[in-house]
Amino acid sequence: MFEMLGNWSFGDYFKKEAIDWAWELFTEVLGINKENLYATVFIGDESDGIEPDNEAYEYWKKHLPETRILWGSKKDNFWEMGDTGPCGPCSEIHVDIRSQAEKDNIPGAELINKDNPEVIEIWNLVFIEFNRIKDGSLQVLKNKHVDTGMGFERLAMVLQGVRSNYDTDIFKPLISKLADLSDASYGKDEKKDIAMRVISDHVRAVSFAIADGQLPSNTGAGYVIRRILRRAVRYGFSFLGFDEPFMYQLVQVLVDEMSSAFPELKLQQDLIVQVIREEESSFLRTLSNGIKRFEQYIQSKEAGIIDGDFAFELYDTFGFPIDLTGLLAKESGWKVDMVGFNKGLEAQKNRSRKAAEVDTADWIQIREGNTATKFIGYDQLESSVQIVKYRKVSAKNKTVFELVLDKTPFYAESGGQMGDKGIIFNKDQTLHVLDTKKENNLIVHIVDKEPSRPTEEFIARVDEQNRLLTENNHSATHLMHAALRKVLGTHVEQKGSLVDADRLRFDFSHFAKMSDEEIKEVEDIVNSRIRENIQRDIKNDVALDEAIEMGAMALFGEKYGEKVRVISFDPEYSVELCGGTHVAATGQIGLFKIVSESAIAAGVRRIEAVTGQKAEAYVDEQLHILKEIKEMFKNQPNPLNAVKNMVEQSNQQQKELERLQKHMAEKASEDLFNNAEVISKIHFIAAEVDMDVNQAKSLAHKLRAMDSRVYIVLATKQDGKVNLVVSFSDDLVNEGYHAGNAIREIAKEIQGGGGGQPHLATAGGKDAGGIKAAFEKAKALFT
RNA sequence: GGGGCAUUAGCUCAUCUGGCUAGAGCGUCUGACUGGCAGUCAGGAGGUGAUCGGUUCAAGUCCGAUAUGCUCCA
Repeated sequence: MFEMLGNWSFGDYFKKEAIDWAWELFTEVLGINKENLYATVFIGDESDGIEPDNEAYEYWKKHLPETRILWGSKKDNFWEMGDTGPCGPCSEIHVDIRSQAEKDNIPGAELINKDNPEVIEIWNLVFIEFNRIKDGSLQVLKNKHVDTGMGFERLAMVLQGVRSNYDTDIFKPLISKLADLSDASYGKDEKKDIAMRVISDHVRAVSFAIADGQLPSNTGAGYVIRRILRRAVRYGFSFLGFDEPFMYQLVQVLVDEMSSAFPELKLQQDLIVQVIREEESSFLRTLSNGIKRFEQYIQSKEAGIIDGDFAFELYDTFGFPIDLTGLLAKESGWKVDMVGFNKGLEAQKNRSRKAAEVDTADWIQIREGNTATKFIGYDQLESSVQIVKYRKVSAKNKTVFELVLDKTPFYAESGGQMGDKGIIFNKDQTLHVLDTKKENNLIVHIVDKEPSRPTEEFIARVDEQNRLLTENNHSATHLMHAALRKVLGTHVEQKGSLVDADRLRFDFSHFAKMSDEEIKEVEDIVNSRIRENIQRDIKNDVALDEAIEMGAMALFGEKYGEKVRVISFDPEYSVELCGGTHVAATGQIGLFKIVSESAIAAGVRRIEAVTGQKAEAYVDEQLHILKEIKEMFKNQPNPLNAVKNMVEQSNQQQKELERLQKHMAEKASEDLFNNAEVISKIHFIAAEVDMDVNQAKSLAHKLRAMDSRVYIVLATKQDGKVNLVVSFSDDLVNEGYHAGNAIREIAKEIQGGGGGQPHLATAGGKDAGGIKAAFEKAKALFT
């Protein structure tokens, strides 16, 4: 992991400025020795039909002798984001920090891009001038852009004159704290050193990410965070002997070091510590489970090879790292079948890739106007529109079309509010808008059909009902956010939010389960605000700091432009930065009801709530249940006591019933036993009993314990079906009698089959008329 | 988005290919021993086996769906 610094231009400046300014920053501002600097430029590529980047070369010549400007291939000097999209040549700046003796021995120019740890790239200037389209060819972009990336740690290393990232003051304090915690010292044992470096690097990455609002999870970006964190735990576990959470203790060091540059770190410190500790202990549980499984496995096998399938199962299903499996195997003198393991992994990758395959066609441009879609949906839900461009997107068995309009009333998914649905139509055709998304400044409508005449005028109409319900929920979210801060305290911060027509979901930082009273209080505050029918106040284009002065909270993990939109319902109560759509006055929301409150991660809780008709329906349903209960209790004024009493009574009766049943069963079994025929010193009991199979089995158990030599055959009838139970007492079993075998023969008489163990077996059949014959047959076994 | 796995007592988990009346440890309750604390011993309570449906003579165990969680891949 590394931290990237950089600058961007969207058409404002290009190669000349980017190169001159980079040079100025390095040599004049930061004072890096010019003699140690090298630049690389793109040599061109025949298959793409691109000439060498002579332009960049010429600009570098002003600063560097030609011996230190090197030509690089497509691999090193042509930047692409993916198979399609913006791309272009790049020019890297490298630094040689070797000793003079080494430089004299081998010139730095020979070591550029050769993985030498002391001849390193620290800044890449990317000149985006092409767009690669679906067929692999390149289009020249009208506006040319610059995107640069500089490695922060490498820069620090150069400036501080040390030979490794880990000797800079970014990592030193973390490493020394780690050395303390693990009772090891840095620089003695290579394995431990590596572990300490990995951990100090990863704890930094994870802490920053959490401070930025990205929590570990099992999908997407959150999953990346989880993996990084786990990798660190694994190193600590394997090489530094940590078998309980330790990383969270490093957060304090990080905060001391970094919070002056990144204050969010200190503000979010409690959350970071909680989240890391929780993740650590859950992963350590995973590890100990895996170790248990591993030990069971090697005990069950003889050969000294761990099956690839098993290693993969440990990894894939139980999250047990493969290198740890290798380590454990080595300790027990076993080997892991890595070929088999990799085969499993490869198969899984193919499966996923296939499932995720999306086939995106090139845009079909209909008319000019490419940079930004004008959103007019704050005031209008319908408008005549023109199609700017569209394309076909196919994934699996679904094909949809993405449509960009010149302007649109459709709200694109953003800030937790789901995208609008609706229709785009004219006299020829109606396109259904399934969803609306944002792609940079473009609003993209996902529609079900290809426009047949895309040059025609269309009317875009938002599904009004859907939008209004969504607005209810969105405004209610704001009211609730403010209420939560009042009731629980100002540490409550939004960690995520989802608003659609059906419900609202709100995740926030808070460290304990909310009590019923607290939930009620929040509901009461929100509902009384709704009744006050507070008018919405929108201020567009407010400067960010001005908005914050107004009391709006900027959320971590959200990006804001310089100008923001401020929504308030009573400036003393709720002020938020928000691009979403809202009710004109809170009365429209009608009613607010919290449906659930739960934990989703350490220190983060989730509330789900409903508003308006949905809230009414929810309350109605609850009242209906209560009404039904009351009716069952003849409308007693206090149904709660009635239910309590009944449960109590029922429990007592249940116990009493069991007692009586037991008593009767004993009586019945005694009777049966006393009436038993004695054939060759065996008590033979054959009877038809009126009970279900389980009771019959239980009866058989009693009978077989009443004497050392008992042979029991019981028959029951139920719903036209017949069941038999056959049992031998232990002595008879020891003599070789087998109830399971016996019952197979006997059950033929009732046209059924069955089986069981030597001492007890059951069978079922259809012919109740055969019960007598079955008893005869059972008896015949002994005569 | 696609796979795999799990869900059994308050907690942590057993129960092998369908068939003993689903068990253990911890916790809890009761009693005995002890001057008290702590503890030792004895005994008891506690289970719709996630939910719903199916296959079977028989399902915690097999199959399907749903829910929740874990995990890997993208």
